[in-house]
Amino acid sequence: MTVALDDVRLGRGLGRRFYERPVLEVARDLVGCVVSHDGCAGVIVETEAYHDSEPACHAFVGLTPRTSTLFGPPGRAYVYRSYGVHALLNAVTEPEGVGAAVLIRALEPMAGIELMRRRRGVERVERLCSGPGNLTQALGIELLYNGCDLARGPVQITERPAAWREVRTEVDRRIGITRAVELPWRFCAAQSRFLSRPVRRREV
DNA sequence: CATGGGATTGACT
DNA sequence: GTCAATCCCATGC
Repeated sequence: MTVALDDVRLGRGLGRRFYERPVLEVARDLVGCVVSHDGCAGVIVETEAYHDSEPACHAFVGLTPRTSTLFGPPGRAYVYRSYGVHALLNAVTEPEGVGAAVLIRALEPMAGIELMRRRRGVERVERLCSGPGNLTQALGIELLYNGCDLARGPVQITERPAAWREVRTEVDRRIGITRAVELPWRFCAAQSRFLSRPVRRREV
């Protein structure tokens, strides 16, 4: 028997002030915060930053129907389908008019682990949310949440629990992209066993 | 309106 | 290590 979401005390939802900052700061500060949805929750252990000034970001092409969420108000979810298969969850950052977001890439499962196992068809806790497509499947996050307010839900991001307040982060290059590959815009909780891939070259 | 390319994953060699 | 699955959407004719 594992912890149910109802038995977990979630902290305050992160508000517009938190997200309306440079995307690199938000990406770093989101490590240790909690994502929860529909009976499940996990601590963010891996993020990546994307900004309209660099070509790996969807917003690089400018304002289109697809990118309108990215250019919209900070603190909303940007959810899109990847490779026709997976829904990927991002948190929109920076002031309105700037296209930037933080991709949530991995969680350390915290509550609703049995439900995650059923949704994923995987046993090992370390593999339930280790990857951007895996974690949305584990939490039941779908495309229709694109544009939703992450402080209100249905997908919620809340402040760091006490045990994560001093988490140390490591920086690395982003994964799975073909352009702007050199930017060290991936942030990982140091020593975490729940990452999508190990930290390769720690950049300072 | 046709085309092509993914911010991925898991199964397989 | 390779590779297919499969859908959204930007682009170009």
